[in-house]
Amino acid sequence: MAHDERRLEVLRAIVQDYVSTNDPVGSKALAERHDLGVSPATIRNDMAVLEEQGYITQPHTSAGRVPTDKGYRLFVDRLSAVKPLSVAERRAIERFLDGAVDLHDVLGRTVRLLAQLTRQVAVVQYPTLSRSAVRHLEVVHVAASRLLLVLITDTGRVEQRVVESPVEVDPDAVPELRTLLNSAFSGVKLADAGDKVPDLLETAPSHLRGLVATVSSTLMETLVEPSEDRLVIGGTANLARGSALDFPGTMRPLLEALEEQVVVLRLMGEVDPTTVLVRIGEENAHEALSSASFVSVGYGSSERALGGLGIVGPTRMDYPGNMAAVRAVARYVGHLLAES
Amino acid sequence: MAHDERRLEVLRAIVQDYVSTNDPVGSKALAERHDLGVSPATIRNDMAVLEEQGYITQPHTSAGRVPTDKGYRLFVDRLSAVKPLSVAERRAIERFLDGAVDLHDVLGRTVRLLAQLTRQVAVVQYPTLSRSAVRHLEVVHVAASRLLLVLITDTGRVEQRVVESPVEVDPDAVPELRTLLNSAFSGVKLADAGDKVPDLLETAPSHLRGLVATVSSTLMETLVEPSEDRLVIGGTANLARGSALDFPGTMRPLLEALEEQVVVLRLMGEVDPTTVLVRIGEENAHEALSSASFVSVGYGSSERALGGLGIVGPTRMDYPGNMAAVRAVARYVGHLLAES
DNA sequence: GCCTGGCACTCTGTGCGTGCGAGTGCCAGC
DNA sequence: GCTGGCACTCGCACGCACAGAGTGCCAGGC
Repeated sequence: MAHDERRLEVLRAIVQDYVSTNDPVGSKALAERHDLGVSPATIRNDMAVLEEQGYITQPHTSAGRVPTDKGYRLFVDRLSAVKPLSVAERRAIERFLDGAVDLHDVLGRTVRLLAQLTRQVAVVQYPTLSRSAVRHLEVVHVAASRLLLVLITDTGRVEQRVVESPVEVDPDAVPELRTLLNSAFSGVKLADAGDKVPDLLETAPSHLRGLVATVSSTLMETLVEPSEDRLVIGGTANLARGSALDFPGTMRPLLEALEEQVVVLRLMGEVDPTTVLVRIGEENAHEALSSASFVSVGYGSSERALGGLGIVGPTRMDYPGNMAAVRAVARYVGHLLAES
Repeated sequence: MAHDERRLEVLRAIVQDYVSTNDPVGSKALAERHDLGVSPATIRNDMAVLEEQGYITQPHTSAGRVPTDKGYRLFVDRLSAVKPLSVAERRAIERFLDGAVDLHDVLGRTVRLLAQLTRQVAVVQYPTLSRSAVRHLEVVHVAASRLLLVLITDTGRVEQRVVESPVEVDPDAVPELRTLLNSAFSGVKLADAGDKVPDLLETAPSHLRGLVATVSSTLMETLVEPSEDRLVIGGTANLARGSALDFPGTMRPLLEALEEQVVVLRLMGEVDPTTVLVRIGEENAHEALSSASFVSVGYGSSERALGGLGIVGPTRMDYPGNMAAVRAVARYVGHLLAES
């Protein structure tokens, strides 16, 4: 039906105008700026219907219309074309990320890059431990009954734990222990590491068995837990741009939620590298994020998601542009980490 | 002179009242809330002198007085007594920091604790590499001509670098290389590590010499540079509390400066563990921090500063309380890291 | 049947004048 | 050298009217 189509066209125009101007948009301005082929009066009728259907709303009687969460949702799902990145942007991504010296550096650059490209708050998750594999395990003798266990994953992540042994540890046994652990765990995914422990205990020489048990249990307890997921956050200064307009109360709860990394990590839980996930306003099911949108995607290869990254901003954001940026950065980071 | 003393007393009262109420304070309110023993009219005379001397100022003609940077400076230097922490606060510090599993965890907890105690933005610097000593060096064979070098310091910091070798590396040479490096560098401060390189090269067996040279130069180049200093930041949500009142423009430049870690690191450069450093407003010599104060102190033992930590907030802050909190936390962190 | 122009209506934001209150500076007196 | 009194200066909140934007509705035209 031509009717419905034009109505959607009106919605698209409203979203686009509102995102770029930050003013509630009225029928007259809409008719002027877009080639809808009808008069303001007709647009008004369409708007009335859109409002009744819950896609737009007016802040007060004599103001223009503003998209609702539902309106943005429809826009994202059906009305927005994927906006390809400009050549300059693509080049910026490469220039920014090449030359990183280690994982920490890669993720730090990524978060800055993403914040800069989208002008929003960027969040990047460290490669999930449980999805990573062991590249190397290092054991260092720190004190009589204290060892330092260092785990290096295939994604370049390094984690360390102090292991308290109930008995004194012979320093000379450490190299042997190291070899043993590495031959057992090297290349094994951390999620599967638990399965290797019984075998390892059985084959370990008797004088090392106690030690191996202690070390393995530390490894399992602390390193495999999902609580070990980490997050890098950047670009919070971008929140202070249109603040009063974009975030009704203050932006304080939002900043708190971001620092409370758990909140973001939970959202990240569902990412996958093939599709960009968009959560709009109330869809986030978290008070502090109820007037914010979250655009995220997984990074890594399609077979293996390593982690997620994304941006947080006002619901009034450039979805096509941000989705494109998030996806492009994730792809590049994925390649970068696959190489190393 | 009794005169001057009372005048200082008036300044102290002004600072205290202004910090707690956030309203410019007038002569009448001052006479009511403080036992100065004189009438408002007399206080007015004192205030006029204080204003002429540049310690206070009035936002507009018919408002009360507000301390200037210079006024706060005098207050901090001469008028404020060290405020001992409450028992509850001391206990909170212990409860918060005990049970940390590694350095990352310790610093993460520290920054949250500090932000919570002071209700300001907290910054904590990682132990400076150059002041740390090598606990262990680990070499992992990653690919034919690529090694991963992992440095573990005595403060528990772990850093990693990829080393590209111009020639292929024999995997069997790696354990030998590891032993060699550790015997040369173990216990050596990173600042002094450079001196050990010539010796090391001389004593190294000829078939390893090239490799040792490559690895050592990577170590020197990247790990000893001060650019490798890291920072943890937390409590930015506290900025959004009295924002409009505390930070004239917006808080955006401040957030940007904080993310630009270099700015804060430069301020941290001067810390030492024995004295709490306070920089007030314009003293910070950085645009974005010109309406903020920075309270910092070094942590570590008195012989050896490991790094710095501190808080950033509006010049209108509780200096005695914040100085006490910063110092107490630094002491505790210092002990914690000295132990491990 | 749908679109259009016209019109009355509603509402917000703004500019202006006013009164109030807080706070000051100054002066004369103790 | 302190104090009470007094005139003065502003900023701020309030009330009010007005202009402008935007809407909904209706009658007429294609």
